[in-house]
Amino acid sequence: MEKKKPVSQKKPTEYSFFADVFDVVRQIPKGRVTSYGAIASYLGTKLSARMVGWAMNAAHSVKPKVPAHRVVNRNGMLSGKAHFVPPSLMEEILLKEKVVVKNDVIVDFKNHFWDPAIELTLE
DNA sequence: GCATTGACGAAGG
DNA sequence: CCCTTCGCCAATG
Repeated sequence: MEKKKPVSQKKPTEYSFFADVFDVVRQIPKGRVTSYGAIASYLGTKLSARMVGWAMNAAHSVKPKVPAHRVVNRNGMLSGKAHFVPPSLMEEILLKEKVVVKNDVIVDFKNHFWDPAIELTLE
C-alpha cells in the first residue's frame, strides 16, 4: 500500500497546484479564514476556485495537516464541513480559534477574512 | 474517450 | 431574494 498518493502523482518533486494551495492555507493565522476563490486568485487560477476545493480534498492526506477548516467558500459558509471527521469538527476548531460559526456560516466572516493576495503581498 | 461530478464563483432570470 | 446556468480543471465512472 502506498504511503501517500496525491491526486496528481506526476512527480513527487514536481511543482503542483495542490502544493501551492497547501502552502498558502498553512500560512493562515489562527482566528482567520479565507475563501477558495481568494486562494485561487492568489495563485492566478481565480477562474478555477474549484481546483482549490479539490486540493483541500487531498489536504487531509498531506503530511503537515492543512488547516482546511480555515478555508470556506466566499459566503463564509462551511461548505466543506461534511468532509471533516466528524463533520462538526470544522466549526468546533473554528470556535477554538475564536471564530464564531452559526448555521454553518462564519459570523462576521469579512472581519475574519484573510486574503493571501493582500497579507502575503505586504509581507 | 466521452459524460458526470465537485469542499466555487460570478452572472442571469 | 431564490434558483439556474456557465466557466474552470481535474478526477472518476
